[in-house]
Amino acid sequence: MVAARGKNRGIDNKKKILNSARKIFQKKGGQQTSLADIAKAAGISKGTLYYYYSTKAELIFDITHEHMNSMTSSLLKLVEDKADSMDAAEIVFLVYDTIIKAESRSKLHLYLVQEAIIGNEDLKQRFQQAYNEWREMISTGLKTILKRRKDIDTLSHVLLTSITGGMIQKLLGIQDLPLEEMSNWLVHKR
Amino acid sequence: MVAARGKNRGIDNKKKILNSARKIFQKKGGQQTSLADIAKAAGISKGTLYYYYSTKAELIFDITHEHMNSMTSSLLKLVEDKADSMDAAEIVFLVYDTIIKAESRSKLHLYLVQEAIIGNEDLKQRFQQAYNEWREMISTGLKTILKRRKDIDTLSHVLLTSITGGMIQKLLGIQDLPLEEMSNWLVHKR
Amino acid sequence: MVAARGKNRGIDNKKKILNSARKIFQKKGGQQTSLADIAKAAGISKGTLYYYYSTKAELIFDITHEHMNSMTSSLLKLVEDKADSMDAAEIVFLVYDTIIKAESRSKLHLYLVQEAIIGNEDLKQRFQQAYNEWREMISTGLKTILKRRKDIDTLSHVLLTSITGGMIQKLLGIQDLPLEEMSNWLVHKR
Amino acid sequence: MVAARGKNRGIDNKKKILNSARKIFQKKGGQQTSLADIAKAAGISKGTLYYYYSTKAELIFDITHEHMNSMTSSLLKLVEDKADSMDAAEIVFLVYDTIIKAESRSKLHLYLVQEAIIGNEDLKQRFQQAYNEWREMISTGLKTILKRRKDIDTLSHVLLTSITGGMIQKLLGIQDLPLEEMSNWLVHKR
DNA sequence: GATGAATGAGTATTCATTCAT
DNA sequence: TATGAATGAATACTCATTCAT
Repeated sequence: MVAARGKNRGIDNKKKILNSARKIFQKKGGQQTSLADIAKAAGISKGTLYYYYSTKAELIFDITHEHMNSMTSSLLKLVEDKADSMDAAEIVFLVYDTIIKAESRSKLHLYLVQEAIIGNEDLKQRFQQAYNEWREMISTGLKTILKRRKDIDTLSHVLLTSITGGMIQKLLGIQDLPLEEMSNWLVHKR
Repeated sequence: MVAARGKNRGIDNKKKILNSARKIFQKKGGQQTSLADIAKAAGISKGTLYYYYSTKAELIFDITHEHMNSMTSSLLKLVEDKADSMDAAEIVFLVYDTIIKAESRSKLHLYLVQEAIIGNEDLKQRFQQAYNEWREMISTGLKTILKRRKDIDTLSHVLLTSITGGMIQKLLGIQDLPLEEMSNWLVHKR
Repeated sequence: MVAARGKNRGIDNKKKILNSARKIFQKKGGQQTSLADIAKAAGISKGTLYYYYSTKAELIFDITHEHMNSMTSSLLKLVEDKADSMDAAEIVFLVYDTIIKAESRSKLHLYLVQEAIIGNEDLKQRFQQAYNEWREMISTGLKTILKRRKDIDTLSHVLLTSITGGMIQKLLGIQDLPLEEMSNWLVHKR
Repeated sequence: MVAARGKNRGIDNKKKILNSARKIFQKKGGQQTSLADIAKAAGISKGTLYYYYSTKAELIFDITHEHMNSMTSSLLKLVEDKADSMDAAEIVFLVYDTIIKAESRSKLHLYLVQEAIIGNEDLKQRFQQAYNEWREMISTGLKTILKRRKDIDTLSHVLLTSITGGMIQKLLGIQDLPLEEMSNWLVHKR
């Protein structure tokens, strides 16, 4: 039962905790997840968990941070990597598809949103910031590809809200979202 | 203190429970709400609550049902009442605005979504059905107003996902959604 | 394991809780006493304890109330019953002796004092009120017996502080307090 | 960041620990104070604290020792320094006042008393010894000033219990103790 | 000497659910 | 129908103590 003790044990454990917590949150959604579950999954004691995160809120905050960064870099990669080689509609589709299809990530996202709304003001601000960032990234990306400029800000708002909503519809098991057509429709003038 | 006796005593109590539960869920969001809170707010005992709802899940299902119907009729009213007198963009804006601005309703909606996703299969199906209904209503409504037909199904998908996502962004305190411009853009594409 | 359910079960349980809690506080002193201990001693579940006292502070407050009343009536009885038949010095001795000798009560008293000081403002006020009451009772009692009046208020202050301090010294196992001589000295000043 | 090396490094640390512990105990009262708090306040690690005090009880014992000595020397100073220049009543008042007014010290005192009573037999003996010392110092002091001899032992008992009790009443926020009158009353024959 | 990572037994509190009356 | 007393499993959090380095 005695875990190995040693120098960079600590760093390992913090990673372990975050990894385990993320996985469980993604599977079970958060409210159903107790700190004991996380500790067990990470193979450490409750006390050790507390050593690194003295509050559930702190852990959630770090998870959120990680999740935001992951979302942002996914998005960035998508926009940057494909900007030259693909049609705008294809990229929009890819964005939709990538984000919406990652079901476990969506579950985590939704749980964190819930936490933020219910009372965690720090989290709320983190979300506000992230959503703004994402929208600007989308805006910038689209401006690179599409010639027209005027309506792109509005389009980016529509796109981001639609992605968020699509995520939820997907989680609810609504299968028949015509993402390809939607992408096409959004990008091309009628 | 002696309760009124009679045939519809039970119906009254069921209404009381639903009304109180809805109000509390809207305020506090569900996770924070205990059955004791609901019973107290309804002015009945916990035992009586259990007489009518032998499980928390049952109560949530009825709340969901009610909520869905209320959303549907709001939407229907909006589309039907204004279809003649207003511009399509104005109506779309009104739809956005009405749904997104009702913050307490959104909170309830999000909570029920969470419940559905986490494990309540019945709820999930109810949501799937409701979302389809809503999308068709939107589609039908738009077809009445807009001459063109071809892209309206796609537009309705974009609109419904965007509304859902907008709801969440609003709950997160993201203030500056340009709903008017978005409405215009969706309908006129410029 | 299933406890009998029935009408005045509740009243019984509240008494049980208070009795058990008092006994354990008197023995172990409070800080060492968990709600689980009390529940076990009372023969009820932790949940039931919570049903009656939703917070440890509430339970402590009721215990305090009870303790204060008991102290007050002990004191009152002492003063009233003996005022005619005994010498003033004898009564003072009896007061000293009665209060100081009740070791378990003293232990409880000290624990409640600690609680009050550490942060329970309600308790603090209850103590302030009780001490004032006690001092006035002492004052009134002494005025009945002793002819002189002028210095009795001061004497009552000295007596009450001395009783309180004596209680502590007794708890600390300081055995040789000459209560009889002290009583004599206080009353006759020689 | 490199700690100074040398013979009295350890002594320094022990002092640091005691100083910090005393301060925190005085402020927060002990029960609320964890060893982690003390270590942090002392600027050392928990491990180091354990190097010097392998048990919380040991630390408390040293704190008690220190506190007792400090009380004793305060008292001694008071009695010795003022014995010539002041009236007996004035000195008694000064003793009352000095001890009772030092609220933070009183808090520590009460906490240590509690610890002693609850189960720490060593502490209990230390207190017994200290109280005896204090009483004798008071006795000796009073004999120097007051001519009469016979009743001074009794008076010293009354005075010491009264001081102890006054300390508690002060901690409880009972404000109106007439210390001056009490001092006068104790010293002067009526 | 000094560190801080790791532990596990505890602590108050919450709450959905049961059931005798 | 209606009640509210009773339950027990769960939950986040605390902390004195150990020990490899």
